[in-house]
This record gives sequence, structure tokens and C-alpha cells, in this order.
Amino acid sequence: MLLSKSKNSKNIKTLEAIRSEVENINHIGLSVDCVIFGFDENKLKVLLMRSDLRKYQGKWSLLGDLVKPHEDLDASAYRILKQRTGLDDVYLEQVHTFGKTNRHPGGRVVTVAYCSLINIQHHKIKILDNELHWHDVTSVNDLAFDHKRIFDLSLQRLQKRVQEHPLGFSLLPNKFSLRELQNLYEAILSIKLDRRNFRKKFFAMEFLMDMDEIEQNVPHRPGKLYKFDYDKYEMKKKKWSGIDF
Amino acid sequence: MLLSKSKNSKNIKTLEAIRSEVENINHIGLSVDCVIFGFDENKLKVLLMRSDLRKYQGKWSLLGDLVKPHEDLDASAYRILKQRTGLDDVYLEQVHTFGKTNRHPGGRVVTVAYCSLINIQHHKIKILDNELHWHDVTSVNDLAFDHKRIFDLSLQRLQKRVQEHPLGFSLLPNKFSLRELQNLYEAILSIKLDRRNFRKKFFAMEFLMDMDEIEQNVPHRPGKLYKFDYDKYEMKKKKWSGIDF
DNA sequence: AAATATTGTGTTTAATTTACACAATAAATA
DNA sequence: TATTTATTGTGTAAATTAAACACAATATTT
Repeated sequence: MLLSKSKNSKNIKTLEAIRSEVENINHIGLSVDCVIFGFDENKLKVLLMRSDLRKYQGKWSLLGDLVKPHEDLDASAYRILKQRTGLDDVYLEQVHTFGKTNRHPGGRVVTVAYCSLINIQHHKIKILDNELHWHDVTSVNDLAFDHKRIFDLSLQRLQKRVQEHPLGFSLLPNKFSLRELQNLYEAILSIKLDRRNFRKKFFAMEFLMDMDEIEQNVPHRPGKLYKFDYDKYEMKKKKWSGIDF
Repeated sequence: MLLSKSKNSKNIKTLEAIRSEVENINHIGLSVDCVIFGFDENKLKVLLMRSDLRKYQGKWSLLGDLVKPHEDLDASAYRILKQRTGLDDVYLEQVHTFGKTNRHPGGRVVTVAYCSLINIQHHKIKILDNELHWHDVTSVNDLAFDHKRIFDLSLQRLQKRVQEHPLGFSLLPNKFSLRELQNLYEAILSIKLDRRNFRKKFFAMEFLMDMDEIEQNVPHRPGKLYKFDYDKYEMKKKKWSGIDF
């Protein structure tokens, strides 16, 4: 969300305080909001925080902040991620800019939405201190501001992009089994996939490196572990796909 | 381009004038830039104007303006289009927001790029007055500001979207021949397509309405004219396409 | 009437996608 | 240590889609 500079997000602000902060007569405030996706227990998750705005007290919101006057827009998104998750080497992509005049009750604030994908294991440290929480994407509703619309669009975009580019791997551990990979796709797209065809497809791509290791601590036959070969992908990725609508 | 409020874009502004206009201490200016595509003589075109900034004197730039404090972001893009082309019922889509701190020499200005597709015939009226010109997309280079990057990304986006959605028809006259349609796709994607397979594909979609008319004034056998059936498309469009990268 | 330029059409082959079932393996348990 | 359990790993046939490719029909111009 916006405007929370202190770590302690308990000091709820009034609309008036916000207004003077963002609305230096006739100016447009600019913020960044991050939709941070994770994957845990075979569910797609999104990281939300409690709104620090009285009007939205009790509601959840995306993680955001005002862009600083001398900070690149992308840098602003990286900063927010770093502050909130402690991670700085993450997948991050701009999604859309939301600019309705009335979208922020504290004044005119245009926000640029970014979508981030993180490996939820690498981040468990930072989660407890703040009012942050991982939510199932299936149970997200009624966020603060227009954040539900931002979230919906980001999820839609993720669903599309994950089919065309190897983004999904950012949500998994470095080494993963094909079962985990399939679970990920099923969770993101909310569909069931045929296991044999799924495996055939990924093997045919030849971007999976066999790590010669197997899963540990599973109560059944363990699967082999793979890594995604980004270098090979960069060499061989497709260009033309064809007209189809 | 930015900041030209008067119709007469000859009054070139200094950097200082701009700076005071956009940079009310510690604030971030917000603008919209439109990449307006047209299609004429079997070539994909983009509408550019001469920069009104001394630093970029002589260079071409996209059509843009500052967002007004009480104007929705999308409305701002529509306004620019209307002012420049006289058209207001056009295809318009947000592409990306560019927010490098140093992208505008007059101060901190973040710009939201929009892509628009217009039927070039419907617009010839407004073209002459201003310093506007339709450029072949193949010969665009060295624009003012970071407009070349904005243009490149917009073209890339167009190439992708036109394969997945029926955008292209916005660039054609209401009624068009299959030849025109194929020329359009070939121009946008800069590839050659097999005529028989192209026709087969579009007929198979069943979104083309046969108008029972034929081309006029062509020095050869005239082709039939078609319209795109948007209603039918909305009913039947595809959802799942499949993992493929 | 002949020349020109483009439209309109179908088939064969290759590639891709879909649907579908059973043996092998490791862990847990009896 | 034998059995149960849960999941991995694998192949083929049928259906769909994409690609390659050539010639007769038609309107205009000369």
C-alpha cells in the first residue's frame, strides 16, 4: 500500500494527513503497487498487508509506496520488494498503470502495478514482523482501494504469460520435480492437466536439466529433480506463433 | 510529445520553461504518449509530430501531453487522440509506463504509453494543419526523448496482440478484401504469408461476414468485400491456448 | 480478341495434440 | 520381510491442425 514509511504500520493515518502528503496543489501523486505471487502447498498465493488507511481499516491491500522524486520507476518496485520480503533477485514485471482520478481517497494518485514471482521458501524470515500475510489467490476479495482490480488483472496476466514464457520456475525451488511443476501450472491456470502429456511436452522442449537427484522425505516413490536451463532457452526460444483467435 | 498546449507548435520552449512547468519541487510530472498506427499503401505507418523542445529541434516525437490533475489517465489518451486526429471512436490500449528519472530533459516526467489503431482514410482532414506526419514504421529512428524505445515496444506489442486478437481490422476500412487483410498482416509482422492458407484460416474462424460486394476501381479481377463480425467473435472467442515456449 | 493481374479454390503430407492404462519403485506398515 | 500404499515413469493410436503447393476463372486494359 501507499505512504507507509515507518516499519510500524499500526499508526493509522487520516485522510487529511494523506491528502496533504500527496496533493501539493494540482499535482498527481505516483505510486507503485506490487502483486507478489508465491506457491506453497500446491496453492498459488499472494502477499498482502493490512491497509494503514483509516478508511480501509481491516482490509487487506497490495504492497506499495510512493515513487521517490529521484528514483527510477522500476527501482521503486524493487525497493518495495526488498523492504517487504528481503529479496532482491526476483522476477518483476510491470503490468499496468491505474489512473482513475478517484481511485485513492487521499487525493490524486496514479499507481503503476508490478507483478512479482518469488520462491516462498527463500523468504519466510521477513514475514512475521509486519502485518503481512500470504493469501490463497482463490480467496482474495474486497481489497482496499482498487487493489482487487489490480490483483485480478495481474493474475490474468500471469495466467497468460506463464503459458508463453518460463516464468513459473521463479515460484519453485531451484530443483523441482515434474509433479511440482504440474501442480504449479494447475494452480495458476486452475485447470487439470493430463500428466503424461504434460511430461511429454516439457521433455520435448529440452529445457529441463536432469539433476540426477530425487525427492527426499516423500511417503511414496520419489520423483527425479530438474532445473530449468535458462541459457538454452534464450538460445532456442520461439518467435513466430501464428494468427489464432 | 509533451507540454504543447497551443495549437501552434512553432513556439519552441526552453528547458527552463519546461522545468518550472513540470517540476513543482519534488513532484513527478505525468504524461501520456500515443503511438498511433495507420495502414496505407500496404505499409504500416505511425503518426509523429515535430518536437517542440529546443533540445530536440528537428526530431520527430510521439503525440503526447501532460495528464491534467482531474482527468482520468485513459481520458487523457483519448483527449490527445481527439485533438490530433479528430477521431474519438478508436482502438486505444495502454502499453507500458516509462519512468526513468532522466528520460525528460525538463525534469522528472513519467509517461504512460498508449497504442492506437486508426483507419487512415477517416482522418485525412486533420493532418495538414499541424506538424504531423505519417511515417513508415520501417524508417522510424532517432525520435526525441526515449520515444524510439516507446515506439519499439509498442510495435512489438502490436505484433503480438494482432496475432491473438482481432485488432487489425481497426486499421482497415469498414469493408475490406482478403487481400487487404493479408497485406495488413504481412506489413505488421513483416513476413510473407501463404495466400491459400491465410484465406483458409480466416474462413475457418467464421468471423468474416460476406458483404456481397466487390472491390471497385482495381485494374484486375476484383475481390469480394468482408466485414469482421465482432459480436460473433465475442460469443465464441478462444480461452485456453496451451503451454508453449 | 488477346494480354495482364489478381481472385478463388483443394489435396496431400507432416506435425502436433489429445486420450488413455499399466508396470516399476520407494516408503510405511503389518 | 512381505504386503500395502501412493506416486513415478512410460508409449501408442486417433484426431486435429499446419504447411506446401498449382491452375482455372474473371475483370481490366490494350
